[in-house]
Amino acid sequence: MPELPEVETVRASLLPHLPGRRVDRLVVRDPYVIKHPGADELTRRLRGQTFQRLERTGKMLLFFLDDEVLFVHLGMTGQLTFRDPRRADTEFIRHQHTGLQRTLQHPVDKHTHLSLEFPDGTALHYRDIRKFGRWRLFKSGEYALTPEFRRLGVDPLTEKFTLDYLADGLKDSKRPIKARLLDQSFIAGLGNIYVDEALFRAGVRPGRGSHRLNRKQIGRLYLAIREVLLKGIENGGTTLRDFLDGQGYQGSNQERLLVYGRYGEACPGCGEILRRSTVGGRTSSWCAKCQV
DNA sequence: ACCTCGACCTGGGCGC
DNA sequence: TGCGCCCAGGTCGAGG
Repeated sequence: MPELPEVETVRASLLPHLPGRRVDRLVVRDPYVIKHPGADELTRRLRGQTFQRLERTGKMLLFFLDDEVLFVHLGMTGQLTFRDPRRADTEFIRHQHTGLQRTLQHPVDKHTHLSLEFPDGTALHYRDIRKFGRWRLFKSGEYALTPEFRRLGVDPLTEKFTLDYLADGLKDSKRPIKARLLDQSFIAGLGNIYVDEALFRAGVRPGRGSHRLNRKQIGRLYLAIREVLLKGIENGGTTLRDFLDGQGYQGSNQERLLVYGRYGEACPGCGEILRRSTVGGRTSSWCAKCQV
């Protein structure tokens, strides 16, 4: 599910609810996604902690509490939803970009593995069908030294992501450009959807060697990466199946995808049938005429 | 350093 | 209704 735009949408939608809230207790129904420390220690260390800042680097959410930092990676189907029992589940909300929507937040079900409960009866639920997500808790003074943190590459929506950074990171690699862009230690946040979209807009095939892009292509790719990510955020993320934001609303970016998942259909640029191939181990959709 | 493959999970869609 | 197969937003480790 979640690539940078989806994770950012979750972060932004939790922002009005979490900061200032104190954790009453953590309910662990299935400890599978808790990778560090163990479930018991996590429960003990979270109790009484108050949420401060909510940050994000790439696909990683970083929740800063008093003395602890909670890392949450949503994997493929992770959902973090804030639930207020006083709010009706049938409520409609008009989203600025995604339009009128009914909340889709789930009651606790068999996939709701963790719940952070707050004193006023509200809760932050973690639901994850495939359980590829991960929760990790580190002390505030230690998180920056962990491999999980240090492995994160440059977030493409920060000022660190410059044209030179992209160009330098591509020139020495002979890997397919798509594989390089999916490397989270280089650029943190791109996944299968947004890479296919960015490469299409840049006019570059996913299988092209990274070092073989010329300056003009790199320039287009740089702009395309930022554009597709910003558009994704503006549209509230891409909901193909499971994605929901922190309040249980779907995104609408799936309606604006140009090539992702559209192999076999006509290219929106030239009408050619979009190809399908596997690059970097991932199914890719691209146009043999528009992308060189 | 690279690549490909399978593993980790559950469920949806499709053909029969 | 059921079964078998393929597919899925993401990593991660083994083996070549």
